[in-house]
Amino acid sequence: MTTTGGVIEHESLMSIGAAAQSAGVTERALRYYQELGLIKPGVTAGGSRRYSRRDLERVARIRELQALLGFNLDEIAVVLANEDRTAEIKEAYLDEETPDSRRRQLLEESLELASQMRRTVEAKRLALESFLDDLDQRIERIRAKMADA
Amino acid sequence: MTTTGGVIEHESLMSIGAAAQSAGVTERALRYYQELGLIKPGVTAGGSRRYSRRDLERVARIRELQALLGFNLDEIAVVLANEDRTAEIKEAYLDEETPDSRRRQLLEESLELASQMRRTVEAKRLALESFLDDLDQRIERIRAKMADA
DNA sequence: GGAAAATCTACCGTTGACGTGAGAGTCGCG
DNA sequence: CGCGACTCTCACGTCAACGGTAGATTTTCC
Repeated sequence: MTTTGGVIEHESLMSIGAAAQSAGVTERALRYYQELGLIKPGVTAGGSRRYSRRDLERVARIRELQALLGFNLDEIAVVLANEDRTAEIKEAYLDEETPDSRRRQLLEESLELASQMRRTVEAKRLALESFLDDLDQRIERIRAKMADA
Repeated sequence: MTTTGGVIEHESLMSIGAAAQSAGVTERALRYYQELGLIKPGVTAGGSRRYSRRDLERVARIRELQALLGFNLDEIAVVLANEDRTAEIKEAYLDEETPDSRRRQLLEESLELASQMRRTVEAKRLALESFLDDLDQRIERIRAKMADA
């Protein structure tokens, strides 16, 4: 268990208003992401949310996956969980007390996670690629005709 | 004005049930696509819809753009309108009576349409590409560590 | 410490892309 | 031409991803 989420840290924590402003999303969106378990901001004694820089990075990641890759929040949840688990693995791996056998196991899990993600993304890329090829061919034919005239 | 849409043709026209079955979508979806103007099936005297092979191809295209590229139906409407206009241009271009000056104009419009589409798709592809690169690097590092152990 | 500003928790509204009947009309086949 | 299967048009329901508002608390700042 890390300190992240639930308890206040000593960094520069922002209120939800400042966080929303800074991340370029609405407060409602931040609360919604939390509701879905995508982010876990800290909370004051009174119940107000406090966002760390890491929370904001996470939000940025969410928006990126959403806008650029067209993932929905469920898919994003999978991606983030995947990345979280990978970070966790990394830490356990670096731990002095982790035995070599366990390390090998962690690496394999990590590889499996990344590979699976890669397959998903690669499929999308292939679709885009062939779409682009069609466009390029069309453009090429038009250019040829223009040169011809 | 072609005969497509509104009037029945002499091909193999299918009922909405058969069309839905064949296209792998629901009847509701077919009616919805029509409502949005994405397809224009023929209609019998009694008011039943009749789908041509071209209609089905169009539906397939819609599903492809939706599922593989993550476009919404509004974006797809633009793509389809774009492709329709391109086909129109092609016909006008091939028409004997079209003067050369007009032909050049049509080619330029065509090129502009295709180029604009290309820019949109290319942007998406770049995002995917960099995501893939990240994954590949991660995978590579894991593999290196596994070999190291 | 007290008022103004910010946040909180519900809870209802909205848009996109259909799902799901209800009730009436249409099609095709013997 | 009859009748069972199919299709039609409303019209309300749903799920995702928030938007917006109300009324109650909290935080902030002087």
